[in-house]
Amino acid sequence: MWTTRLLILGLVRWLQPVHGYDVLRELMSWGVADWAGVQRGSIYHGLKKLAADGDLAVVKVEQVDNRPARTVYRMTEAGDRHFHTLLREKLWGSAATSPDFLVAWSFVPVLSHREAAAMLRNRAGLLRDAYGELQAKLEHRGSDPTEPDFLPAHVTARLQLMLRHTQIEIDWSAETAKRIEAGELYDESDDRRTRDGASHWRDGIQRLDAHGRHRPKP
Amino acid sequence: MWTTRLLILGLVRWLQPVHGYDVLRELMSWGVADWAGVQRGSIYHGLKKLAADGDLAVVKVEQVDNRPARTVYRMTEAGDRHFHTLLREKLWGSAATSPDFLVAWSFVPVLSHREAAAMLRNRAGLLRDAYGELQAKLEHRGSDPTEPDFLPAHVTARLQLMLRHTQIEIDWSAETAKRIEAGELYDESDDRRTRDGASHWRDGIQRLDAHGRHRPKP
DNA sequence: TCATCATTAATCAACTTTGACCAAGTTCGC
DNA sequence: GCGAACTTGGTCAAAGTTGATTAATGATGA
Repeated sequence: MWTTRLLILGLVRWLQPVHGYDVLRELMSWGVADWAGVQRGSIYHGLKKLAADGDLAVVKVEQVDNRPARTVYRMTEAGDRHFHTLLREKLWGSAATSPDFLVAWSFVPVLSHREAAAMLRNRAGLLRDAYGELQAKLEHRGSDPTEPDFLPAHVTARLQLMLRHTQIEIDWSAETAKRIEAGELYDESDDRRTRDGASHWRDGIQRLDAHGRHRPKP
Repeated sequence: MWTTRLLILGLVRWLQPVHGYDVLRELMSWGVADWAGVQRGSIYHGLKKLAADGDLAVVKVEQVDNRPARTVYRMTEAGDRHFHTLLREKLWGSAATSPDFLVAWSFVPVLSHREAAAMLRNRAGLLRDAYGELQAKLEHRGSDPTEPDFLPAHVTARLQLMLRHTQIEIDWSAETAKRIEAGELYDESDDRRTRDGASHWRDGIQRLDAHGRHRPKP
């Protein structure tokens, strides 16, 4: 899945140098299993595959006591290029209400306000098209079950649900474009600033368990 | 993916005896690639796996002229049991706004009005719980980036989007439960009736191409 | 009439996902 | 102070997905 690759690339980019278990814990704390369908096994596979493809590089393999060895990764230049390509692809391209957009949205502060707002307005347009298509399907449907344009009632109920979801998504995109332009969502320099200041974030990961839950006390 | 299995089981159940290409065309005409993420290759794999697992049985392999041979399937009793298990599991179990529920919803006329309405009210309950959790996350979030309950603004924007989607889903579930009880969505005898009368539906499939599009003229 | 393209019904290799499992160490309840 | 349960950091085989490809035929069009 491309969502897995994007999540891993994005996180290694923030946290590098970083080992697999930390990436795992951070992603689990985001709840990606719930809203993006990414499971633990996929993350280790993804790290290896990205390393084999040259998007990540292995910095070292650490051994602490007799614990399992940690593999520490960093991003390559090619990886950074691929991250940007993938991010744009998912943000600009996916109209449907799928996890793809939400996953890519996690890394939206990488974009300038200008680009982010443009992307959201483009998305609103795509969604309006999708809305129109759904509406068309609902409107000129036949009532004769033998005709090809006939739709069973429970199917039209599903289409109505999808229609409402699409409307929500259109509104949110338009509103959020405005909020970004007003500077409400993130600082434009956020990308570099947060990458430099990611240290206390990294400390936070140490207080997560393998399911991404916060631990009571150290 | 379980969605793939459920879709195939459901369709073979309606249309049996049926060959893979007809299942493919029907599913593509439903647009499952768009809203359920099921691609052509997965369908043939699914048919084979289900046959290997004993949920489907191969009736015969047809050869028309020199065309590729068609493998014709029917459902076994075990397959029917698994279909019912899977259908209930996906309808009663999945709270999140995922394709799982929508896929299972395709076969809701298999259930009695009573069970369908109960299922939808149960779902509304699960969704209200999810709504509460999202809200809690949004409310007691800290504003200090070094604290573990801090959420960046673009993440809270995503949560707000998810909240609205959840609300839509709650409303739709409640409304649709009422509509089903009023007998608006399907006849209670629909399952057997339509299975017997599936013949003109089967004819309709012959006018679809491999992408599920209706062809202009025969 | 000949080249080109779509249709039909599938197969296949490459890739990805999944979740059970491992093995040493640590913490917890009682 | 003992066994149960969890943590750590990962591996692995089995399963699932993907989309390019096949090979014969029918339709289209210049």
